[in-house]
Amino acid sequence: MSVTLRTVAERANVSLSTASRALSGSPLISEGTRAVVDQAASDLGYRPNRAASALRSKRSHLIGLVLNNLVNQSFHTIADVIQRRLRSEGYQLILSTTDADPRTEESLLLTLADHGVDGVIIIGSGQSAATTNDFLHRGMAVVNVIRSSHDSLAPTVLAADRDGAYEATEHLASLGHRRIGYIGGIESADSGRARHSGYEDALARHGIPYDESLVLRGPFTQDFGALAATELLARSTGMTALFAANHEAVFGILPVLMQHGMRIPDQLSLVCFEDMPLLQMWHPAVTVIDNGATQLAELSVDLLLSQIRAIVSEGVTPERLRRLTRTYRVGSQLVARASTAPPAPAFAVSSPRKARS
Amino acid sequence: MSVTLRTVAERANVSLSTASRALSGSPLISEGTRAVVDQAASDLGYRPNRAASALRSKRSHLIGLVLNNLVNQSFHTIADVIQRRLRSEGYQLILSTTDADPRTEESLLLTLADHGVDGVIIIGSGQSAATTNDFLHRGMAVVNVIRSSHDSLAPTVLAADRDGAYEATEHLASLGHRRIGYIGGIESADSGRARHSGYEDALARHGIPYDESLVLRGPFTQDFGALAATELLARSTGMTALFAANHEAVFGILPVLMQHGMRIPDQLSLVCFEDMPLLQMWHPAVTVIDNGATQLAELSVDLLLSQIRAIVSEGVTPERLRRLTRTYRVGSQLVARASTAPPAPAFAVSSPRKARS
DNA sequence: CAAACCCATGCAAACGGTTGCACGACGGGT
DNA sequence: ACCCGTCGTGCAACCGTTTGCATGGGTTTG
Repeated sequence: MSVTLRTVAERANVSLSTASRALSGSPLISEGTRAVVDQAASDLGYRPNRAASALRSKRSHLIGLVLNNLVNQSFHTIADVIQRRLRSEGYQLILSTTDADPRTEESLLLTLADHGVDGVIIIGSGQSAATTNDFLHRGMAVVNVIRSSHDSLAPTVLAADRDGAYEATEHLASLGHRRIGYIGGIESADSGRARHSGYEDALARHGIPYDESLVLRGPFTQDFGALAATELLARSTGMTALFAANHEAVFGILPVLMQHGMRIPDQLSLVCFEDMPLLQMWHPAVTVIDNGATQLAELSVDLLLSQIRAIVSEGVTPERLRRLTRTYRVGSQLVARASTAPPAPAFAVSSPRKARS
Repeated sequence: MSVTLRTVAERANVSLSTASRALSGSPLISEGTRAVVDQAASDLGYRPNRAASALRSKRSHLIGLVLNNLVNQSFHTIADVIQRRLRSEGYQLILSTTDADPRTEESLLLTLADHGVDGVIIIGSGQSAATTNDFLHRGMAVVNVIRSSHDSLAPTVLAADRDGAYEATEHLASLGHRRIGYIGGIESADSGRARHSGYEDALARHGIPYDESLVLRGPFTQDFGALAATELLARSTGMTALFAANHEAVFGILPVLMQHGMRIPDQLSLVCFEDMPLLQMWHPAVTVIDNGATQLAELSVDLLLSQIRAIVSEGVTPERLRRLTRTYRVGSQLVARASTAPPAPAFAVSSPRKARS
């Protein structure tokens, strides 16, 4: 009924194996036969059956992408870039979300393995290292992105959390701000810790004392952002700038600032971690630390593909595994937009007077 | 090496076929053997090989999801809901984007077929009906969402574009607005036409003359939104309200309104089509027509699953195909928020005077 | 009591490629 | 002229399940 490799082989007057090799680009085939087979295949509109191919060759051309959720803006760019790059390399993406639940993640990974995925990219979760390590031993490629687990053998691609946070704070400080608020992620998250220390370091560098009443750290949720912003504004700490280092909380922070009628940047300068479409469109456009989502995605795909290639050529050797375990940092960059300015109100009034007196 | 069905069968002292039937829940198996086999499988940690299963049974438990892109907010909810529902039914999602390019879409669909997907959900594109019709004949399930093609045999799930637009306009009109701007989608898109006629009808119903200078229609892009908003504001047509019926253009419209310092809703009331996180967070929160993305997604999955079930039980009959072709509308709903109010400025000044004089 | 039947099970043939191995032809070296 | 190596091709086994058909024991029916 449907056209299989056998049909192609018959039409090209070659054996099944020759047809297979010709189409898969084996170097053992003469140019002549290859041409004949190719012609036959395209005449017949032959399409290979991936299931059959996967069954025999253990290569499915499927890659699993594991995400916490799809609703969070910050994953879109990454997912989009990954998907594009993989498709152009002949892979398709099986996408699934875990809601950050370890059990869901675990069972999802197993299901992906059932489907024989050639590799898995795990974004924003460092759980189930045991399972992914097992995958590595079974010849599947694995890459962790954004969040890592210390005992994962797979390579990890991280954003430059500390440096980015340093730069953000530095930017505010050199504009003249000294009361810089900080809303960040929980301490138990590596990224939360790293960003916080970037903030501290930059303050220290500028001789600004660290003031706990300006700092709030919590979960990566919109609700926490709203709470934290409300709290900080209520405290009246003389805050003239705010560094929103918790990407998810931003969605809670912005509305609260608007509701309180904060004039940005006149009353309050604002820097966010991680660039998102929303922040470009905001009015005023928000100054951000671009954490290089595109690069993160591209590096992840590169690492995955090179793993796959290594597995094909070398097989699963302990040596290969040892080489794997490594952490990559993607540089971040300040994108100055309209939401940051010198702490005008206090200065505009006081400096001229000072100058006169 | 790895544990296969054969291993399980041996441990349970049954044949391969019995083991297979026991695990797949065939009614031909006695309770006793089923229990033994189940036990053996779980003892061994048996995981079925999907590739093998797909090869033999033609059912991959894979569903293709075809999107224009991942960057557009409006697809996230739908994609998320679809992904969840399908996973809970034992399916995995192969996600891919087409950038609205027919050739990409075509080749993508073929690739999905190569992978033996059991069905495809196509969001926001009505191209390649020929290919999807072919899929239907080959026993694959297909559902179109949001955008349809007249000659597609597959069922289509649409939002209530006309009614939603009617309701939006009606809302503004009954607040007292008579100069209601409209930024919509191109005429060649069904949804563009439907929304526009909803707008017209509501105006007519309220005895408001249709004024072309208040109406701009164009592609579903952010850029068009920015252009259109700038243009409308420049025209000074006495517009007191704006209905943004082009979901993608919204991202261009909002920043322009902010840049022009429009006070919403004092100077201009605003209603958008399609609810998005951004619009809830905006300040003021934007009144929207919720087009029921969640319901759209759920209905799509239901239609897909019922197709799959029908194919399994009936096979591919012309009768089945005939039953398929049908369009479903998901109701939309006005969500009144802070961006709409009576046309205060003009009225506050003029009506009292009128009353007095 | 035999015939007809049903149920649970096993056998073996698919499904559609891939791949290790064997084979034959051909060219070059001695 | 003979041997050997290389290259292109074919044969057949194999990947792990599913499933049509045959089998055999037990039950129902005439």
